[in-house]
Amino acid sequence: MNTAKKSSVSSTLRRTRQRDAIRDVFHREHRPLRAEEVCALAKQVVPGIGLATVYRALKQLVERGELTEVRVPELDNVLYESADKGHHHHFCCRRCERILDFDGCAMKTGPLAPPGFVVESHEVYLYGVCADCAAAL
Amino acid sequence: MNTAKKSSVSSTLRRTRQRDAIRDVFHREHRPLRAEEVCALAKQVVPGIGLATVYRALKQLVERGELTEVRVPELDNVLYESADKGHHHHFCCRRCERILDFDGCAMKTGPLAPPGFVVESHEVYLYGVCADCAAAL
DNA sequence: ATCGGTGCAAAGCCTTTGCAAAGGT
DNA sequence: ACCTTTGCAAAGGCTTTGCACCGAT
Repeated sequence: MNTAKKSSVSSTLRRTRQRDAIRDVFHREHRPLRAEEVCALAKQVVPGIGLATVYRALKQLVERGELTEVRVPELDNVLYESADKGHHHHFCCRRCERILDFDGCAMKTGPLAPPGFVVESHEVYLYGVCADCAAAL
Repeated sequence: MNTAKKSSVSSTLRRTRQRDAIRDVFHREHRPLRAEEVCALAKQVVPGIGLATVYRALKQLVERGELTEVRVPELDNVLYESADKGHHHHFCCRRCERILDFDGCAMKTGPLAPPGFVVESHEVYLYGVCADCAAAL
């Protein structure tokens, strides 16, 4: 889909307050975040930061392999999280709307797709109520 | 998320050429389709049909339980398919960009989420090369 | 002094909505 | 007739892009 337009993944990528602030956000929050959330959190450090800058930074960091996009089917926005986590999947809490990682793979090892299909990767999404919300009921 | 606005799921839902054409599309194509695709296919029967009409019909049919939304993480658009299929998941071919159903559930039955989490439903997406594309290589 | 980065506003893309005309029942 | 449905165009929501100024190296 993305045919790597001008993504000169080699360019220098200068160090700026904005980008530092954005990286820090992910070091503090250990869960997938929406661009808007990243922007709000980054504003605590760099008040003037704009949404466009956040989007640009997120895209670069994804290209660099520092972040990963997380698209939860039931949600409308793309989320971002650190790419330095091992293989894991996502749990979507229908109460608090948060997305949480859960380690370990829930996939069987047996035949998954019909014969003739080549499976390169997979994603699993669980929906329900997270531990916090369940405890609060 | 959708707090059921005015969805009077009880109203009469008149029979129109447009809606018939849209239903027929799903009876012919047995795979998830984008609104644009549905519109193009429906135009073969009702040339003047507009995209807005398709979107409205799709939404109603989903509310009625005739169709289901399919949101593949790697794709940007929502897809729709008949709801009368059993539990299944989706395979996304990275060559032809088509989404194909595959029966059977690839999930383990063991512990999926951390303790305390209540799992209500799940979705699995496989990515790779479909049988047709693999054969053509 | 360069040339990438930033903020703002405008543009894009898909989807939804407003409205008057058309069409079912 | 009554009231839903349609088609068109305009509006929305999120993300990207154009541009002039700012700032890191």
